[in-house]
Amino acid sequence: MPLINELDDFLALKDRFIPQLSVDCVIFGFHNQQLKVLLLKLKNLDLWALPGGYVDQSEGIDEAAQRILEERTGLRDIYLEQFRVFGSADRSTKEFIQKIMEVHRPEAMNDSWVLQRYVSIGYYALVDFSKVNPKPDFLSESSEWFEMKQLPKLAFDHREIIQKALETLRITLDSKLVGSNLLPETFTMMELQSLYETILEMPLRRNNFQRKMLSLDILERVEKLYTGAANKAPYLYRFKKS
Amino acid sequence: MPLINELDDFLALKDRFIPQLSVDCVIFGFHNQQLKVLLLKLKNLDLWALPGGYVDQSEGIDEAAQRILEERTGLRDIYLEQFRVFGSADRSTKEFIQKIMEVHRPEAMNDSWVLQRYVSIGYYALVDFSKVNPKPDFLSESSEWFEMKQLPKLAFDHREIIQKALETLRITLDSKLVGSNLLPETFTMMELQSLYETILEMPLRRNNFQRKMLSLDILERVEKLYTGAANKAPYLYRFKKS
DNA sequence: GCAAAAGTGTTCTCAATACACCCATGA
DNA sequence: TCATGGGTGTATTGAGAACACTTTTGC
Repeated sequence: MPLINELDDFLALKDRFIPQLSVDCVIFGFHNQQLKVLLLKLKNLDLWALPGGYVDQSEGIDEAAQRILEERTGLRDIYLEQFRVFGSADRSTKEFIQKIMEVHRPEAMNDSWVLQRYVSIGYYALVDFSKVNPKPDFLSESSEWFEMKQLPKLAFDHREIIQKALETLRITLDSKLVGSNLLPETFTMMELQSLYETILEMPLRRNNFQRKMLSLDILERVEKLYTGAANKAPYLYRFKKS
Repeated sequence: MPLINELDDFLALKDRFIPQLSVDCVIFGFHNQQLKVLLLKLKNLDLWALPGGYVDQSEGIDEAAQRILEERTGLRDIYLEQFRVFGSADRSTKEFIQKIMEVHRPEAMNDSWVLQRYVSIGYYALVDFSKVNPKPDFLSESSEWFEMKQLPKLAFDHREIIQKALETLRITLDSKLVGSNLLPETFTMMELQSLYETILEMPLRRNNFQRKMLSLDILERVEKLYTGAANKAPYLYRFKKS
C-alpha cells in the first residue's frame, strides 16, 4: 500500500524539520463573486484542514510557506503574508493528529514526533483562482475550494486561523493592493468592487468606488468587454506594472 | 562559582522547552520625552540583547512572553502584542550564542541545544517606565533603558527586531490607545503629544492634537498641575476606565 | 503689565459621500 | 426607443490642517 509507505517515509523525516513548529496557509481565491479558501479533505475522515507543513532545518519560514503553497497549488512566487502565530497551550492538535494517525497507522501512534504539541505560524496567500491546480498531500484525498461562508467541518483550530486571516486581510485591504493578486490579469470595475464588497462584507457605492480606484493611479484601461448584454460595455482594467 | 551553576542548570532544562523556538520582547517605555527600550548587557561581552526566553512545553506562547516580561521588569499583566516571527534561514543566532557560551563554558559548547537554529516570535510590550524595576537574567550583568535613537551594539538580529516593533507600533498607534500603557496614571496633554511625536517622528500641532484627543472621548480631566512656571497651568488627564 | 504656555474659535482644504445625469449597448 | 448597466459631474458633509485669538500663570 503506497499510502502507508508515504506516511512511514514522512515520519522518518523527523530530523529534517524544526520540531513542534508548523506552518499553516490560508489560501484565498476569488471566483463567482465569492471569496474562497483552499482546503484539504483528510483521508477517511469527515474533516478538512488547511494546507500546512513543517519548516526544514535549512530553510527560512517564508520559504517553507512558499514551498508548501507551490506543492498545493502548482504556483510559484505567490503573494504571501505572515499574520499570526497560534501557540496557546490548549491548542487541540494532539486529538486530531491521533485521529489522523489512527486511520493510517494505529501501531505507529505512540512515539511519533507528530503527536507533540505544535506552535503554528499562520500565513495567508492571495492567488488567481483560475490559475490554481489544487493537489492534495499524502494525508488527504482531495483538495477543494470552499466559500468563506460555507466552510466544512475543520480539523484543529483551523476555523479560528481562517477567521483571523480574514480579519487581517480586511484591515490591510487598502494598503496591500489585494486585487492584483486575487483577480485575473484583466477585470472589470464591477469585479474589483465585488471583491472588495465580499472581503469587507459591506456594499460600496458603484460610482464612488470607481472614482476612488481610478484616483489611486494604479489601474490602466484596456479594451472594452462586449458580453452581448443589452447595456454599455464595461472597460477591462489591469494593474499597472511599476 | 554561581554563574556556571546557573548556566549548567539552565542547559539541563532542555526537555522543558519547545526546541528551536524562542520569544524576544521589545519593551517600550517613555521617559524624558524619549522612547526607550529595555536591553540586557551580556556578561563579559560588549553586546546588548533583548529580553527573551523559551516556551515551556506546558505554557502558551503569550504566557511565555508574559512570564519573561515579569521576570525582567517585575510587572504583571503587561500590555503585550505579538508582531512578527523571525525565522529566516540565515538568522545569525549561532555565532552569537557561541560567543556567549565561550565566555561561560567553552567546554560545553559543542553539543548544547542552545546552539541550534532558532525561530523567534517577536512581541512588543508597553510599560509605565516609572514602575519598571529592571532585572538582568543569568546571562547578563545589567539591564538598562536605551533611547531608540541611541541603541548600543546589539546581538543577533535584535536591531532589526526592534525596528520592526517600532514600525508596527507606529501603524497601530491610533487604534491601540498606546498612551494608556506608556504614560503614568495622570499626565499633561503636552506629555501625550510628545509621546505621539516621538513614536511617529514628526511634529504635531499642539492645538489640533488636543482637540483630536479630546474628541475621542477617552480622556478625563483631573486637577491642574502647578509647576511654578510663569504660564498657564496645564490640566492633568487620565484615561477613562470604561 | 509681560512673557510663556495652555486652551478655544474660525477658516480652509481635501477626500469621502450622496445624488443626479449622460452614455453605450442589444433587443 | 427602451431598459440596463457603465461612466462622469456636482453638491454636501466631515475630519484634519492652518491660522488667529483668548486665558492663565509667576515674575
